[in-house]
Amino acid sequence: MSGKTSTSIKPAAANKALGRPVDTAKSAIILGAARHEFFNIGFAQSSIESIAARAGVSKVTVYNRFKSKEALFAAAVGNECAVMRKALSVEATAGGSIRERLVHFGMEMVAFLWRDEMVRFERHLAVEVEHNPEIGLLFLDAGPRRLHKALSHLLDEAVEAGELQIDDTEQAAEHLSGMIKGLADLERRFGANISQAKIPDPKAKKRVNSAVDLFLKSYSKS
Amino acid sequence: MSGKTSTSIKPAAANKALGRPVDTAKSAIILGAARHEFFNIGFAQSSIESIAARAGVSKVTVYNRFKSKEALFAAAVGNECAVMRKALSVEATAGGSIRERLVHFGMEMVAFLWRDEMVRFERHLAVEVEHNPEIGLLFLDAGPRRLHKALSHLLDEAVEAGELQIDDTEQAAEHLSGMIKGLADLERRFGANISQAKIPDPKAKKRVNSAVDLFLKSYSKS
DNA sequence: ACATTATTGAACGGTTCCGTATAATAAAAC
DNA sequence: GTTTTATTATACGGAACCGTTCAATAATGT
Repeated sequence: MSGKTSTSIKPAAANKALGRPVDTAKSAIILGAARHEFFNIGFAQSSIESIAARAGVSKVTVYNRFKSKEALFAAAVGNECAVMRKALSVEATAGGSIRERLVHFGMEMVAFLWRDEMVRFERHLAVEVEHNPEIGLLFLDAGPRRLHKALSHLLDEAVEAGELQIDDTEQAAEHLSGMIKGLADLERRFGANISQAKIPDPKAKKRVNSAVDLFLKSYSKS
Repeated sequence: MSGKTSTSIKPAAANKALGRPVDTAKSAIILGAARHEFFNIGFAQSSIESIAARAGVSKVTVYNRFKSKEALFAAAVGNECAVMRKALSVEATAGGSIRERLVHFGMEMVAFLWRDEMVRFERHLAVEVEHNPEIGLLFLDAGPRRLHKALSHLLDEAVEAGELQIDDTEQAAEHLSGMIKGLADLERRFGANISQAKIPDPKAKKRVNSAVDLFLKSYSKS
């Protein structure tokens, strides 16, 4: 789905470069502006002209790169998911006891999910999933499912190292992440003033710790 | 005009009834139509005229009852929250062992939250919360917070009856409900084909049971 | 110089929709 | 009947915005 046009800045091939070259940087700028508009005020409220203005580009250029408003939205979602994948790739947290590792993982998870942009992204994405199911799967694969796999893997290693005793690590991972999110997830999505909230929220530490406590009470090797 | 016939007949007060009386039934019908439009296709995509047509009412009548489109939306949310409050009022589940009661509660919760209408309601509401925070609190108070209080209360009684041993029942309630929702919550909101999904989903029983298992393993009276 | 492609700015047709206004009609009390 | 209010159908002003078109300009090649 990516570049039908040659994306090379330098005339590497040197054989086919006729006329004014495409400014490849503009696509990324447009996507950035689109992200800002789409995930702050929503798809319907966003206008292509406003996005183009924010990107410092003509509206025609936007339509030149992206087929339609919907295509631009899908591209913006894909881009955001790519960013998410990168951000979630640094989740090693190899040091310390199993308890320390789990708490660390939990706090990282909360810090990542509770950000303004993530909350808004989730909100506006969920609505559009209704008449474009693919973007929902895009998000699931880039975010929640990856996180779940990562935590399951962490638990697998701990089991292998004899630190934990778990039959079904995927189920256990779901237990832990579910407890960590808890009610706070809903409060964040429907509560007032997400911009003013501290990230992570004051109760996050207590919530994560108590979740890990309960988790270890059941899954520690006796 | 409509062949619906007048629904109001009795001049109850009999002292102040000048001119054609207001058809009080229409407000509820309008709200029903508004709910359908708003929570199926979203606020921006809904048009007052379409809502009026669905309700079998003139557009002017809609504006006669509700100040603006936003006011109508807020009223629809309020109405839906009232319905939710009623639906969540029958949560006795007094019989059986503590394990049976918790599983029952969990399955009821899943069945209630996983419905199509609820998922769509949540989606479209979350978006509008961004520039109307009050409706978010309306929902939180009618739904999640009520459910949380109910579960906490259930736990309190179990503790009092000597069935469980819990320091912080509110924290414990958050643990349990969090585990019950688990990943499935995200899968439902961002996954494909919510209309085709079975309610409760096939894995719900297993998820609820394993959550209650883990919960009881830690909180049972030794 | 020239040819070729990218980009811009402005304008246009078409659509949708909010909120209001107006004239006509319906349903009650007197 | 008359009076009074609710409701309808229709139309309108105004705004927003999508996607396209066109002429003019910019940036690269030969």
